[in-house]
Amino acid sequence: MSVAIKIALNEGLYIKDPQDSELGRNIIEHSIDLIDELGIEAFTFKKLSIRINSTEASIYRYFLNKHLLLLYLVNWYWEWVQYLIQINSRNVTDSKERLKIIIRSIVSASRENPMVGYVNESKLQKIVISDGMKVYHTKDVDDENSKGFFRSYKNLALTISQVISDVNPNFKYPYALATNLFEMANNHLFFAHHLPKLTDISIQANVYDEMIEMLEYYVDKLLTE
Amino acid sequence: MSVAIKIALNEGLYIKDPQDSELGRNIIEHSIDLIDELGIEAFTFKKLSIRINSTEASIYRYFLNKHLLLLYLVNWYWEWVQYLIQINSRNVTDSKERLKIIIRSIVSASRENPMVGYVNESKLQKIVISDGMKVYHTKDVDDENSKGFFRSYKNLALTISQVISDVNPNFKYPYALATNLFEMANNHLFFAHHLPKLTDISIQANVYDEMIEMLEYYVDKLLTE
DNA sequence: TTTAAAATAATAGTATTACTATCTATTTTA
DNA sequence: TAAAATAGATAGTAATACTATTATTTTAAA
Repeated sequence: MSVAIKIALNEGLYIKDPQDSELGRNIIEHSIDLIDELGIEAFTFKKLSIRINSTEASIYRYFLNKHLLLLYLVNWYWEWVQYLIQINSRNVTDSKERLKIIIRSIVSASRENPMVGYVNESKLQKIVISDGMKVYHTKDVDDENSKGFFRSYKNLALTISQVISDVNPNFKYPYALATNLFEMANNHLFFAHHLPKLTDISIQANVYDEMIEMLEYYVDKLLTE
Repeated sequence: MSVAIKIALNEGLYIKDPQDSELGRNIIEHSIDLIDELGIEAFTFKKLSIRINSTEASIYRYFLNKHLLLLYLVNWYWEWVQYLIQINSRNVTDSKERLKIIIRSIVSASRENPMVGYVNESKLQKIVISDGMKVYHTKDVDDENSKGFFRSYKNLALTISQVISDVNPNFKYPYALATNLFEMANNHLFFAHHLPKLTDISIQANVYDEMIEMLEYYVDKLLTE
């Protein structure tokens, strides 16, 4: 008997829980591969069905459309980062130290041990970096927000903002800094690879270490009075 | 005889310069309206052609596809912000003051006097906030970057980074801060309206003033030694 | 072990999208 | 006043984003 770890995600994200069946887990595993290869624009359920030797109709029984599938994957990532923060800062009481752990978790989530076999966290991070923000930059944000589809991100922002406020209770923008740390990490990893003139991070050295250094510098400067 | 102001944009962005004809200017004007109404996903050349009483084929003579049209519009915005910074900081020598003007230009570009009649800068800013980052988050970034399609953004980042370095020559991340200011302004205006839990900016008060205050606080904290 | 229910596969079909091609009418310019 | 450029009208294609139906296989319960 294998111990099945299940990530709790908003039930509105899927039609049938993909974690509960072979086909469902196959959809997750190979959609990550395929979106990573093609980008979300060129990715289709048809192509995925061919890849996994199934049919379009079968995939539609799990997800309403590719936008919801992407949203499911991004939510998974948000939960994964939240989880990493929790286990990595388990025994840490100093809030400054906790913030450093948060930064490390945000930047190199992909280098941590995987949680479940069928999710390649490294590719998932690449997807989040490239296409993550597309899940809320739509005309349906308000509707989807009211259904709780962004709750994992909000929870993550809340967690981070609380540590920020612990470090400096007078800091006026804990939520903005929380999301900014997350978005900056993703954005500048992308810029470093594709639009280097838009960042100071270089891929010559270790991108992750540079990113961590920059974000640590940022929070230190912003939170020290 | 009317004085036609012409914005210089990379020639690879269009097939035929839309600024040079009535139909071209119509495409610009009404694509801004329609993308603002529908979002870039639901926007099609077919719908635009109906709106302007023309045909799909005619629009295709100006732009290769809707992605290139969006890229054209976003480039216009980047040029427009650059232009605003230039004219608003004309006679300003103090670099701290210049940086404040930059922040104001980034945040409330839409409230400035329009440059040309057929471009609604206010709607254009809304498009950039909602869909702007989609122009480079594609599988074609590297190819399009090599064609110079993001040069206006890089120029803008350069301009801002130079002022940042003037304020504090020891600051290690002038480019990252430059793009971050721009992205933060857009992101948090979006969050304030749609995902308020992800920001500290509220639409209760004057969003623009709050944004300016936050960004000024950020640069002051980061650049003061 | 049988049988019913549930899940999946196979197949087909539709409306829309994202184009390309061609031909004609009109306007501009040389 | 003819050539060239521009725009409009129309048609057509392959792919996308689905929905629907029926057949087959798997699983779980009686």
